[in-house]
Amino acid sequence: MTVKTYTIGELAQEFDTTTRAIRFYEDQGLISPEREGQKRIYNPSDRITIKLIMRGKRLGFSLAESKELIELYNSGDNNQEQHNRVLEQVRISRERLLQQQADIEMMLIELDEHEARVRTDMKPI
Amino acid sequence: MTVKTYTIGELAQEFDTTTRAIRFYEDQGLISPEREGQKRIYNPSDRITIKLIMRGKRLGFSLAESKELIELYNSGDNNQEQHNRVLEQVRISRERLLQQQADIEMMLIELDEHEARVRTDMKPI
DNA sequence: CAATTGGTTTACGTTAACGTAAAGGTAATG
DNA sequence: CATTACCTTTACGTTAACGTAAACCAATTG
Repeated sequence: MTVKTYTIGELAQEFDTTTRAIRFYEDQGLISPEREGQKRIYNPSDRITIKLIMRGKRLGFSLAESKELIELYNSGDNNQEQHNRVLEQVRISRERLLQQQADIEMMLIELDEHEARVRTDMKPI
Repeated sequence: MTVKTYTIGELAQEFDTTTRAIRFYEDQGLISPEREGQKRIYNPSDRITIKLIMRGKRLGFSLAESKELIELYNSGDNNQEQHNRVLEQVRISRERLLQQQADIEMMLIELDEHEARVRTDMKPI
């Protein structure tokens, strides 16, 4: 079976972004789609990368950070040195995410509290 | 008991930021410390605000977004219209945070998987 | 008393992540 | 064949969130 492909417009629409942004990600070396003449042709792997970029953005990751993570997953790291660098990267990323989890839980609680305050104030005297 | 106060340097150190950043937040209307002569004097409430700003930053909130949330909490909103606007804001914020929670859980799982791959010396998919 | 430490204002500089505009190519469609 | 719908490249513009430098004041300290 021949792999599914996508145009830049399709992907922009799917991920609610712009073609300009997607070209920019290519410029920054995060994706490198094939060409069919002049036109860019994206494969499922490119699509996943864009998906990861978008998820990263939702969590406040910079493009550079997302790039590092993506390269992390794609690297067939060989020697011990690379090995340790990857594990360290994983550790750092995990710590950040755990901190974010804690932050979110706090904010959700505060939102609940504030909503309750507003709702009870709403009640007629 | 007289309230505790802080200098700009103390707060910068506590939150691992710079005095420049803190003055910038003032410039943007997020805090408005007292003065003692020329010098800025921050009270516990100012400190909390900075804490909220930092938490927001960790979650990828822009300063403008953090400002909105902070004003949300500080507003003794009165009429029905304000009420509804606040509740809508709460709803939107909550949705965003829940999305972030989901994103984080995915990423944590992927990190676990990748770490396992690296540790067992398996090749990437 | 000179130097250090910590504060101040003003103002231009910098980076990330695109936006936007110009100028054009190609394929389908009425 | 002219319009429409996508695609392309090049290149300057924009916003957020500070960084950095200059030039200065005030208190403390060796």
